[in-house]
Amino acid sequence: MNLLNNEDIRKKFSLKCFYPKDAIVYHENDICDKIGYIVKGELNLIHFTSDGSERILARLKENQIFGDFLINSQNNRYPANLVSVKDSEIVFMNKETMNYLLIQNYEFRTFYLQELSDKALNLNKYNKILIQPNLREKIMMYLHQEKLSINSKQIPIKSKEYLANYLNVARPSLSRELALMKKDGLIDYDRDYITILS
Amino acid sequence: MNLLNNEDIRKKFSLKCFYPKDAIVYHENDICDKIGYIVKGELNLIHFTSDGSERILARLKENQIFGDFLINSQNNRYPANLVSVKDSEIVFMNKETMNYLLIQNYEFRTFYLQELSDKALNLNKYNKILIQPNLREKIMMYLHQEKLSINSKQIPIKSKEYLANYLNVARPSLSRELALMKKDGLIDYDRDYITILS
DNA sequence: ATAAATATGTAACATATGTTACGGAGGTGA
DNA sequence: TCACCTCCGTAACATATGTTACATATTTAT
Repeated sequence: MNLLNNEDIRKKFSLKCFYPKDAIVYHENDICDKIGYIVKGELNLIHFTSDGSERILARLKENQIFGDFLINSQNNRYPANLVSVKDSEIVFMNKETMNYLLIQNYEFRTFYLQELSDKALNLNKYNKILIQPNLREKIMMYLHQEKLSINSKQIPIKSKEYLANYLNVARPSLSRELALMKKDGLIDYDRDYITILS
Repeated sequence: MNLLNNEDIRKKFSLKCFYPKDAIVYHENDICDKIGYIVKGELNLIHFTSDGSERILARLKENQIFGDFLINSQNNRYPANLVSVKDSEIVFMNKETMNYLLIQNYEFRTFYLQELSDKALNLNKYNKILIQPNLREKIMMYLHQEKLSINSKQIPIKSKEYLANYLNVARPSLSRELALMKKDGLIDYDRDYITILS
């Protein structure tokens, strides 16, 4: 759904900004006093670890909003760096306007609440993966969630490397465990899919 | 803040239920079609692992609402079991009433949005701990977050066991790492506190 | 079509964390 | 004061995961 198709809503996004690839839209700890809407591009919420590597906490794509968690919270500081990973076009709206729309505009209200909810549920989903006690159970939890989501036992994967990153494990560790699970008859897999057998 | 102090809001919570200790309020996968408010007691969102142990995904205390993530989401099924860990008194409100209040009642709207936001930020905070690559960094991230939250370098802990559980590691592993960190001059600790030195 | 870049599987090895066990410390109630 | 219980530190050992390296496979760019 594209929020800007609605004339009333579009008019309220009064500030338009462009960010080139790799620009930092917000730094960790910056104060959030408005919400943004991604017209074009992609933003990632990235935490930089002490050893220089980075972990992606969230991926935000076109037609998604951000700042929604922060703007109504007690603690309204960005928990990590918000980085534009493609050339991006963003529009902004301040808190007062947002609250006005929330009351007055059904479409905005629905969109806003659903975004907030979906993102929170995604965080919860991710937590459920991360708290698994070992890699096999992390993988199983991931596959289970995907199965429910797409209603198929054949789970498409972008790449093994991408999946390893998402599961927060080293790529060779993932390869090894997948091989073991295949040997145990739990799954089958190729370059593009993992299939649940059990 | 106690939502029920507001007469208009209290009247809308039309269903009142009592749950004894250990009762399951919602099972994993149950559909959510109303929001609940905890008048008295405590609920935990618990995921049962395959080996019979349990992981607490969220703790909900008095004057908190639940179901708020789910009711406006595409996927409105409970992601885990919601268990009453004390004798609890809960009141419920259906979705239509909730949407009405969201528009009409400033106090409710503020409370609702803030609850949603705070809970999502907590999930995000917890994620930031879990994605740390090793135990020492998990501990440091936890201490850092607590330091920001209470504005002190002396972090009170309920118990080592409780902390180990929260960090999702075995208790002796936590003990070992804390001892090493103390030896390295990063922290000091006793039974009740961990103090950040660096 | 070819070269370069990226993704993948696998193995050997290093390291971190889990498991189990046990004794001591401290709190609590009889 | 004593017995009991829970929490904690620690050690030895088992196991899981990370690290590094390298050979292939696949995709992308020229």
